[in-house]
Amino acid sequence: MAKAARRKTEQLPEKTTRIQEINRRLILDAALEIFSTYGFRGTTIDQIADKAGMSKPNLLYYFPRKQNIYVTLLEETLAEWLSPLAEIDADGDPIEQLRKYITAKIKMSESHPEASRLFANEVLHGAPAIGEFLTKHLKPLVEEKAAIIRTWVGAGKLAPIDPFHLIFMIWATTQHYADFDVQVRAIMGSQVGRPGFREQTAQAVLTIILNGIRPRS
Amino acid sequence: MAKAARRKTEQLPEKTTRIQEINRRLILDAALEIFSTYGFRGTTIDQIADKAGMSKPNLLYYFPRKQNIYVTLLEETLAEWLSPLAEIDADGDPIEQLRKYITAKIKMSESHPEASRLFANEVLHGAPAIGEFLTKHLKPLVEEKAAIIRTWVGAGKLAPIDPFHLIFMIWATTQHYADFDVQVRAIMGSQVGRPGFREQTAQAVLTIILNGIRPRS
DNA sequence: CAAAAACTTGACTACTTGGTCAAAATGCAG
DNA sequence: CTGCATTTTGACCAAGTAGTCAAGTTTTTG
Repeated sequence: MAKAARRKTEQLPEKTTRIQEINRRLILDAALEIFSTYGFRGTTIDQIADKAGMSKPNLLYYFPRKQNIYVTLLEETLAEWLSPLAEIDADGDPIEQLRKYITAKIKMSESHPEASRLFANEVLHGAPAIGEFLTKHLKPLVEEKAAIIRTWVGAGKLAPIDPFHLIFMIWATTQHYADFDVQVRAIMGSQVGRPGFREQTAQAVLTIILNGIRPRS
Repeated sequence: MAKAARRKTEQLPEKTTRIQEINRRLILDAALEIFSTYGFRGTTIDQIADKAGMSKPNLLYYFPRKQNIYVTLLEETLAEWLSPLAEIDADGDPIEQLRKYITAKIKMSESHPEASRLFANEVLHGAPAIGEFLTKHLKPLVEEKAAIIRTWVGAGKLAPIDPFHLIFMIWATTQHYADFDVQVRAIMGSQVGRPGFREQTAQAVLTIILNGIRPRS
């Protein structure tokens, strides 16, 4: 995973054709499901090819290496995953901004749990494929938002809390429901599937965190 | 992982000898480090044998299947991992009890991050090896403690929060520092290694959660 | 200290799996 | 509708890996 091998000399045609677009999508969709369930090593190209409804060599025509699929998937996911954080607005009301952020993250955890798991798995294993992304893109973004939170704290609009830890706490709690889904289900049983569950979760998380950071008068 | 194969007929001697004790420990210690880093599929028996300083067939003399090592490790870990939860005392002061629990969990996350990661990886992949444990042992324990928290809420000693979600939030936040260590490091940099970091983390987590669940007068 | 039990390992097998290749099938521009 | 480019695949290969085995070495025990 660390060293990128580039053996193949053949290249896909310059212009992306209609068929390419369709098949790449088929492959990536199939791969997301499998990678997020079994991890990088636990996934075989055959599995992905099967799910995508094509032969293995055909799949390798579009993505010459297994790694390529995996990295493409992570890249595709990450941008979307981070966008709600980018939207935190220094000029908005602190509690309102954070409520919006937390709500958005819980929604994403429910609608794209595979993406969350793919990412969790990658980081859990030491982020061999996206380590660079973390320091080059995630870190500055978080620092920017941490600075905003710090001014809010300074202005007495939030209780005196460390912004990094607050952000980690939001990530941890919201993604928990996607990443540890099996555990949540094992404990809460049928409740998890029920209609209002997401709202109930959001309610609980928001209550605790927002009360936890509201300034004590 | 789903189907347990039992091919080997030979058995280890009934009585555990001194050498057995030493070597099983060596193997399990080596395996924890490797499994927690690379996952089940990503780990090879050779790697473990290497790290344990013995030949592969020798390792297989003690654990006839790779699975056996993995499952033993999970079992060993789980009991210890859950013990702080079991200690929550219905007759104690709610805030104090939860403070103690959270503190214990953060301490464990720092001292045994590999155990946390091993478990996280297993659950993330659908808990194929310990699914049964979750419903048979974890669920009742959590239900018991949830009932306690519920009486505390009923008595007005805590804000009206759902006990399950509170417990999940504690798990999520505390384990985050072990499971997502790479990410935490990428963002916070050198601070993570520094002496007081655990205390700072505990402080931040405790502040938010405990304020978040304290009853509003 | 000798025999039995426990432990250790080099060499091997069977199987999985990422990736190759050459040839066939299909799509498409003129 | 023809010829070139693109797409598809069966058959294959090499590497890696879980697990076996039989023969050796060490430890324990009577």
